[in-house]
Amino acid sequence: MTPPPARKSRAADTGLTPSAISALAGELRLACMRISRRVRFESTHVVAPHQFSVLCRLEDAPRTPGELAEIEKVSAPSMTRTVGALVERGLVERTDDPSDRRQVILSLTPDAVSLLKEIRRKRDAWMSVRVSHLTPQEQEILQQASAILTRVANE
Amino acid sequence: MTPPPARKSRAADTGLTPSAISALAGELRLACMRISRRVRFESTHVVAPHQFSVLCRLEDAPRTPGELAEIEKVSAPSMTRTVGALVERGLVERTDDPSDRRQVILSLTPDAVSLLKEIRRKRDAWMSVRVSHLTPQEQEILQQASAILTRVANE
DNA sequence: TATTGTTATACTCTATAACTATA
DNA sequence: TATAGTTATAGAGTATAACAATA
Repeated sequence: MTPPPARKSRAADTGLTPSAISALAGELRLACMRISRRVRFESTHVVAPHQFSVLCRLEDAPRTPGELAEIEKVSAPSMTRTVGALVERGLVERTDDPSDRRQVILSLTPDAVSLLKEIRRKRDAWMSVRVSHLTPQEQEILQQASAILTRVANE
Repeated sequence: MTPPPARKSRAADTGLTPSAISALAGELRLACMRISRRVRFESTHVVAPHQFSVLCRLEDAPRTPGELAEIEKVSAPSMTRTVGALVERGLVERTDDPSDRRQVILSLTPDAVSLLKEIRRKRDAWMSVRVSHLTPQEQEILQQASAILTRVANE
């Protein structure tokens, strides 16, 4: 869903001063990066970051090695290796493309699906514990902020 | 305008339901990780992530290789190598510890100090642009949220 | 001939084990 | 003998270049 555009910068009237915006941006960025880092550290390291990323891409839709390499901004040989490791671990499946036999279709195995679910559960758990320890007022603020941050992250 | 995202009304002193907390935590975590990723991609890759991390530690205070290895959770030989590269690039300086000649004190050079400043400036710029495009009301919410998130990230 | 994917080779970051020098 | 740091060697991930199969 596309929420009403908040693209107009009418900050000149009632918003923050440029230096206040700069300070806020710096603080927010740092907080996000620290939380991100903590979450990554907490959650189990059953798959390496680059492998996890590839699994997430394949969760959206089956893809070819070439597509994955482009999306992940790595070379084709590198993706060949990464995919090879995932296939060996039984997390990714290779299928020949019947329409173009040069291509290979990669998809997740059921094991990978449940592994992703489990990793996300652990990551959310870390955050959940911390959110639950906040006051109702703070939770209220974060709920409003969450929608804004999500929009910022995706734009 | 504050987009009212189907938010359940709650009793003032009870806070969110467990499932609402879980949903909020998941959304917040994801937003933070995406923003973190975007920021890292945007900012120049003049130093590798592990090198940047070490430089930040040394910014707080001069340290020994052993301390750095423990803080960064890498092996001592690995830290020797990382530090070696930084010394070669003129970003870190070695000094013998006069009280215990087995130890080495590592500290930042002036070049490193200005490099860190420049990297942060670029990272903040990415976030600043996005914050400045929000409405004053949204900026207000983020300002309150920022303090809470910072506390969560550091606890 | 162009494209998809793999193999060949090299470089970097990481780790464990062995070594040097101080304490 | 124990500790701080380095070197030796090996295991992954990444890259570029060369190759095989298919279009």
